[in-house]
Amino acid sequence: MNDKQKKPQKLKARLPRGFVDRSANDIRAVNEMTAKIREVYEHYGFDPVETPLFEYTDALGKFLPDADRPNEGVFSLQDDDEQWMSLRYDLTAPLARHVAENFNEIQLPYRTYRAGYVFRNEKPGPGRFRQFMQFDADTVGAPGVQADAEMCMMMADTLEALGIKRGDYVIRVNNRKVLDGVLEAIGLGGDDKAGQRLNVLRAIDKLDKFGPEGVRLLLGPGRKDDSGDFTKGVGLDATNIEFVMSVVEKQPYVAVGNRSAEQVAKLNELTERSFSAKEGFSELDMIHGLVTAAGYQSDRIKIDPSVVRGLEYYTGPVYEAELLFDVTNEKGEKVVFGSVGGGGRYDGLVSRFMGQPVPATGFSIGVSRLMTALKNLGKLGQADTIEPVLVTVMDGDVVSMGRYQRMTQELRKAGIRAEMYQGNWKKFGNQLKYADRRGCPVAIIQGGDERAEGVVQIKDLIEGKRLSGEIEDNASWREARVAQETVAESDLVAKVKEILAAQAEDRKRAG
RNA sequence: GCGGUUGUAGCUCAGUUGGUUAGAGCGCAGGUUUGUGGCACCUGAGGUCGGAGGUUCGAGACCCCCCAACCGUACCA
Repeated sequence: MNDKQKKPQKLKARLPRGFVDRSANDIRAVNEMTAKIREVYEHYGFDPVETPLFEYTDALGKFLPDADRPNEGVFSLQDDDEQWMSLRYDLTAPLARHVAENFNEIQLPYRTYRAGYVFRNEKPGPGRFRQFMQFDADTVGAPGVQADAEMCMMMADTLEALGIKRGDYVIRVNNRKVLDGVLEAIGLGGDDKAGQRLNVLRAIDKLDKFGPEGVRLLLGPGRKDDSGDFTKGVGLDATNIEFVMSVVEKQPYVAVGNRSAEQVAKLNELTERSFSAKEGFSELDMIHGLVTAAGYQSDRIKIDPSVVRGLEYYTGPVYEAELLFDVTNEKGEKVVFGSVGGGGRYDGLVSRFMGQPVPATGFSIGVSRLMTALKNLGKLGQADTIEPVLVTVMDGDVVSMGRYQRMTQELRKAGIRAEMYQGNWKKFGNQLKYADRRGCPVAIIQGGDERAEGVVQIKDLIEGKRLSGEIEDNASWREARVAQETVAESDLVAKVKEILAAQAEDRKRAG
């Protein structure tokens, strides 16, 4: 007993909270996806750029080291010269830094894309991790809404390139100036009301989650959730709540010229109360005109005044890619999949580093989330990877192993995934067990007997597995040498190809 | 941050009113079998019972505090 206690404490193998290991299948799926996204971006005339995972904390924007340490929310550490560095939490702030730092070398408008991991030091949840991949595209130095319109079209094209059908997604577009105008119109305009403004926007953002009634509660007295926790409301009066809701509640956007007298009057009421709203709506009208002219109707790109994104830094148009099909969650409930990416205009971000204004617009795709969605649609993982053919080892001397190695290379040269067994060759049973569990389609066997005759045994492991159910006792199973045939060494590659082709045919028929 | 639920082997879990040396299934390793996957049988490794304190002759169980995970909520560039 004492001996047991004296054993050294074993290290517990554990993944840090909110992080994941990625499996072979996931990695292959992501590669497949990002290749398709990249193709669309390149096609639109965007070039790749890469920035490091770390930035000086002050370059990341709002998370300044106000006291001794930077805001939680970012992973930060101090360099040996005491400067604070942080892991990037998005790809936009690092791009702004890159552009500002290389301003003289970069030809504006700068059209660029990049993919990479970003990190957020916050509580992880289902489908929310502390490290995840984003795939961004941005145009820097383009002030006009035509750049925003192009972003929306490119997002739509990207989703379709990934196999998401038209009608299964929509790009919703709004303008920060519209909501700013609404806030101004209900008397939340001044600098001193910034906190309240933020809370109104947060409430609007909950429209999808809690519905119009939930949002009304949040705008007014507050809302109690299922766990009994109470969220304090903004405390607007009934008139103002209805005014906000009238703009924000789901309603079809009507293009200029097609609006009814009533709709025009309503719009005028808002735009007269706020110049910002007027400007915002006029920009939305322009975006709508541009994308419509390019052939993108409201089944793909839709103006929607309830979109709220990036409360802190977006300055003009904002857009969001939403998937519309239902998925069944782990509780068996049908839910709409929701947002897989978004972006907007951030005219202030680069100019933080410079003496001059540098307008920019761009968007970001949440790669992992989108991958989950594509799996749901069955759009991923169809190109199943075939596991390698296993060349087994019967004799461990150098000459024999050289022969096995040569056979393996012959298969590889013929374009077949192949490997020679690298474990303990003396346990032959384990070699086939290994091949079986690994999912190898074929095993190659050559012992002394075969060698003497210049032949090899080729075993179809898939067919063998099927037949194994019919055999009861181990002795006859071993004796039978199921689904195995002997061919001349020179026919090795041809025979393996033949078996693989037959297996592929079976898979096709089955599924 | 707030609220709730749960912590026993690698995984899923059992463990009686508080009573001897904490169990099962799966998985893993070895063997039956140094030339054949599956099935079967045999053997074995693997535990700070989430942590610390307390009550008790005696705690995996009861009490207190802490920690972690999960769910909801808040925040989310």
